[in-house]
Amino acid sequence: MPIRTGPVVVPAAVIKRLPMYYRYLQVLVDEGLERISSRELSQLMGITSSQLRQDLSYFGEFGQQGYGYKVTELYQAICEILGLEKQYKTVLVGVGNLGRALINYQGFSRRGLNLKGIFDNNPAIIGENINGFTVRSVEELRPYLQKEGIQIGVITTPASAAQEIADILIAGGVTGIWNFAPQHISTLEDVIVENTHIGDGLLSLFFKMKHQERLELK
Amino acid sequence: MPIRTGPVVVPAAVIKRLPMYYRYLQVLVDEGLERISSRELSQLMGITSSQLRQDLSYFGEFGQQGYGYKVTELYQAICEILGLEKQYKTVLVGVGNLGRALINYQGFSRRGLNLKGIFDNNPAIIGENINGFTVRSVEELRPYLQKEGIQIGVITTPASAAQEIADILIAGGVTGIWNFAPQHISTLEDVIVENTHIGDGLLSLFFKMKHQERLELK
DNA sequence: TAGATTGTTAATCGATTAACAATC
DNA sequence: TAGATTGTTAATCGATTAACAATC
Repeated sequence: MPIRTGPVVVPAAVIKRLPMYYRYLQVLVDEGLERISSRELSQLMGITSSQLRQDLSYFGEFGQQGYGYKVTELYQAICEILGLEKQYKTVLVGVGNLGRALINYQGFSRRGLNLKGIFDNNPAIIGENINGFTVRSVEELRPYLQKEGIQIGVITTPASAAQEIADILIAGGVTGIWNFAPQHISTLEDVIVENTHIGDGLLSLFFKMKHQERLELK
Repeated sequence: MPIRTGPVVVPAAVIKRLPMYYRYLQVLVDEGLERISSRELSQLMGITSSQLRQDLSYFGEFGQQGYGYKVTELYQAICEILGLEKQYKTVLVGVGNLGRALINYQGFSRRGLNLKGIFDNNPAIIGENINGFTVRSVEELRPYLQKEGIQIGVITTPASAAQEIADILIAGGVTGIWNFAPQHISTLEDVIVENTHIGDGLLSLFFKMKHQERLELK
């Protein structure tokens, strides 16, 4: 789905690449690099310089002719575009294997995800402590959301429970859902659902390995 | 990159959707559903029935006019297409936060990823036991690969180490690399690299939430 | 200034969708 | 048989790339 920012419509394909720009620029900032050209950056990333410049043009003018881009300036611009200045209060629902992995992974707090509570419907694990979070009953979810002003819900339940949980999250005022369940989530218009399936990349890898000898040489 | 299977060239966009078909069909098989039409399945998945039928047509004819698809048959066909009948011997390099999360996550073994060894260069954690795996020194990686006949390497190191590790993996005979580092990996022609960045979905969610009021209504 | 590199236009390329003949 | 639904064609739509005037 394309997005309108001011008078400009940003294509879906461009939005999907923004996090990639963020990742690469973060590394370059850490390395202390001062300037980079679209040609150099695009080569690092394995895309064309044309695409890089075209993508950035949807958001403004960030470079200087004959010079290129100042790395920290471009990085900050991308952070601003992505909305990384904010912190989002978040709950996670579904403390299975995947849920536990995500709770233990610190990478998201760096990006502004502020995990407040974790929930499950399995009595056997309610009360358990994981990485400093106590597992709460799903029964408590609905009131918790409003009391704490939760903005984002992470769904790591089985497919069968995902829509039901999404409905509770939405009723509780959440405006963003990060869904890991293999289930399409239906929502009202003003709730954003983002689907992530970490196993998908592995299956693509298997497919390409299987058909390796028949890879198009292009 | 499109892939040629037999006489047919499969578009990259189709390959990216194959794991999604796998996920949804797996759920339907578990639920014991016998038949489904392209219209029903596509609605579940949030795509058009046209796209579903078009996608499948690159691999053969799996349905019956007037009836639809037999769920288990279609599921098995997708498994076959993805190459899920095999097991792949795998190592993981980089036992940081993300690496630990992946080692603890059981979801991959179900799909045919057979983790054999885990490696890091930090002396402080070499010898540590994680989910039944002992952390080995990266020094041992190269000989280990050949001795064990490892086929896939998972890279969860910082960006700065990723290419160096990839070179060792390739020299050791690995033909598939699943890269989680924010670093483009250069390889020889017959090594497949698949990049996965779990944080990207979160950033897309932030972006869309920030620009929510300006969403294209379409 | 001369060389480098941007931002943008327009052409090309690829992906999606609508529509329908074929047929179970 | 009649109704339903596939597989496929062709048209539409969107994304990528090449090229270059503008300019630092």
